[in-house]
Amino acid sequence: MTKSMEDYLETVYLIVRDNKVARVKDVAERLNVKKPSVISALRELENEKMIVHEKYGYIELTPGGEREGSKIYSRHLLLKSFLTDVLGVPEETAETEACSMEHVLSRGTFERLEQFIQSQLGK
Amino acid sequence: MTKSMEDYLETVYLIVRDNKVARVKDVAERLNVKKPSVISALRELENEKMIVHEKYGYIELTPGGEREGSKIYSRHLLLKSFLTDVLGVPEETAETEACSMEHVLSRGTFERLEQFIQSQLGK
DNA sequence: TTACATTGTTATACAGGACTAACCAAGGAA
DNA sequence: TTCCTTGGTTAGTCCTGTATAACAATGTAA
Repeated sequence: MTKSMEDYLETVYLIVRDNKVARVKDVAERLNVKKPSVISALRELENEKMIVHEKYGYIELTPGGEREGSKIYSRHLLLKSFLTDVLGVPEETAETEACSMEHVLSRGTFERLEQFIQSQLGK
Repeated sequence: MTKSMEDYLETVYLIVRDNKVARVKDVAERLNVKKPSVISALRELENEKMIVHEKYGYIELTPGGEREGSKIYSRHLLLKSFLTDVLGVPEETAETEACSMEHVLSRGTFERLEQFIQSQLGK
């Protein structure tokens, strides 16, 4: 899974969470890309068994896609919390920077960061 | 400047610092890419007035390239220090993760991170 | 139930960044 | 001076991720 595919999956995950169903158009708007880009991304995610998308139908997450999406999103939240709550970075900046970082850190680093944030905020 | 170009510039900066002169081959080895990839990157960096590279000659940094390279590298060091000294991430992991992150954070975030690391380590 | 607006899809093109294959310069050993 | 090795370059290809243009399906208002 590339960074880009992770972004698409995360976005589908969030839209499904908020709206029950996700459509091509919603994903395109959230990610600021055009619909054909979404279509080709969805095709890949379907190959990876992360989503189910029947022609002209809604986009649904498989159990695996649900798990993966929530994992990516939780990393996003963790990074954002570090940026805002620990460093004091403004909300909006934190949002975009968390987006960029969420794909590049290892599992181990996330775990350490999680511990660290807890110890910091618990002070 | 794309992330990729930043990587090339940073690499040239480090090789020049260590070896006085940088060659295509050195850059290729450091970045684990092939020589033709380096050539086309150098062409772009030359367009951006970051380096001077005469055919079959050494690669040299312009004053602007020197400044930019050292800025990128200092961000790298800062992130690496955070990962190793604050989070306790192993050296090698920190190295690669710093590489990935160094291109995506804003100036403001780097400044906050710098302050934060100092306050942490000074405890 | 037709007509129009909205949404989804296909075909195609382009940019970035990498690669391989093949060829060109330059310099040292003989 | 010739030859061989090393390093540099060019040309062409591929993959990812995006876009535009054009077309197909769907649904809703009248």
